[in-house]
Amino acid sequence: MDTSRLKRRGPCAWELPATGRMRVPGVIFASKELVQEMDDKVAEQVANVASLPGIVDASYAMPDAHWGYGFPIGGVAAFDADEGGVVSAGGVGFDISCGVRTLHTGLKEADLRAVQKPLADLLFARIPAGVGSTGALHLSAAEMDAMLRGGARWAVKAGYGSEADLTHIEEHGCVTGADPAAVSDMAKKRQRDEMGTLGSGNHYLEVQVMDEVFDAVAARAYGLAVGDVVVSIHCGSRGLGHQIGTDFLREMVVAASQAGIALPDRELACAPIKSALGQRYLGAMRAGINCALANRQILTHLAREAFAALLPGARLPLLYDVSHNTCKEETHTSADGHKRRLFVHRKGATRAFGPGHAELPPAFGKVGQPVLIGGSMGTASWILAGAAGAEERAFGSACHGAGRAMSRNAALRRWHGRDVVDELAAKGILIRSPSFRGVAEEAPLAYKDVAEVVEAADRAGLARRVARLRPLICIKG
DNA sequence: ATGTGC
Repeated sequence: MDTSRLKRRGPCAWELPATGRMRVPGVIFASKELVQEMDDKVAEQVANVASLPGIVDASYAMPDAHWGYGFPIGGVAAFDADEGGVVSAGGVGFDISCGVRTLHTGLKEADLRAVQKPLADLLFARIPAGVGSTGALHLSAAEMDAMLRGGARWAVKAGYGSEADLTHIEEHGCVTGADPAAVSDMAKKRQRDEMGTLGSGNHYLEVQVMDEVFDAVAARAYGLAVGDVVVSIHCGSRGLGHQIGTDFLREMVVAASQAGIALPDRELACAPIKSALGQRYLGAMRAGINCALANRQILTHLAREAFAALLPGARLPLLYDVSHNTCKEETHTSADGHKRRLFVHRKGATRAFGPGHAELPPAFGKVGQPVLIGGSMGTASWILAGAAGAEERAFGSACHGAGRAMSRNAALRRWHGRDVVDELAAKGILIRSPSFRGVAEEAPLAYKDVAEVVEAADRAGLARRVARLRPLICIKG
């Protein structure tokens, strides 16, 4: 990115001053190196988002930001409904409520090494993964609606997991305001057989070991110590979320022009929050969030069953579940000092509420919410904690992952999936995937260095580094 | 991300 247009606001914050159609400035949170590596398209997209009606304070990009559909991936923007604010399908992303959850296992690395290979094979046998994968559940129309309303709460009632899990999920596992009637029959049809499936791309289920601690107080609050084995699940709302995005994007292109909203890019299609379409999208999008929460809850149950078969007595309580493709109505204090209800779009950005936030479970109240950052396959993942002051910086948001450094096609030209699997196996990391092509696309070096990204998030005051996780087993979609 | 590509 050409940094000559940017004003440095701090060691890891860069302002893109408001010019032309921009209603507010842009702010990119990144080190000098990361901002220089970013595509110019990121600045262009940050500026485009800043031109949308009702945007509050600034259009933000996280340290892992890269070019996306309309909004950058790693983009955060909040809108005030009373000031003509909008909601945008492209500002949430197609994989609605894609996110990460991490489970404790109570095991140490040596316990896991003793069963590593059979556990990898059993998890791969039990966890449906890959394009078009289907699960054991086949929802009736009534069950579908109940799932879309109930989220992980519905899944627990259906026998997947326990009540205790729900207190460790954002919104306690179920967002209110979901409207199954706003979800198309096509979206429901695509999801009917896909509950409890991982999907493809960068989605995974990993068994990991915590290998370094950076904040001992927060690690203790999260119940983590060096050598602990955890399980992390990264996936979203599968075909349902994608179809909701497709359906509403089409409608929003028409609606934006009817509402007289001039779009610098048609991919920014949006609707006023206070419009029938805006409300219908919010209802459908919230149903999509509940679908993703239910999906991760069922996958959790499948992982617990696999562990129980090989490691009787192992318990896998939930540490936390976060989403990184959402629009949520939240109360924030804007730069003018006023408290107000805002519609916060986080696309490829994780919520990162700091210490003392009322919505956090009591155990996390003093240290801030766990911010779960998925690494690329074969590399480290990270656990961060929402920082004090994060809410004033980007409405309580942080990065979500490493971010691609290379296109899928470029990765396919450079690597063979089988070689990637063999090389990682030699390092003690077992990969199981239905697709060698997918493995090649997800080769570790096709991604940016996640350590640089989380360091920038920490230095920017968005989230503090708590612990680093190293993979042992990866079930890849 | 995606019954992977207008």
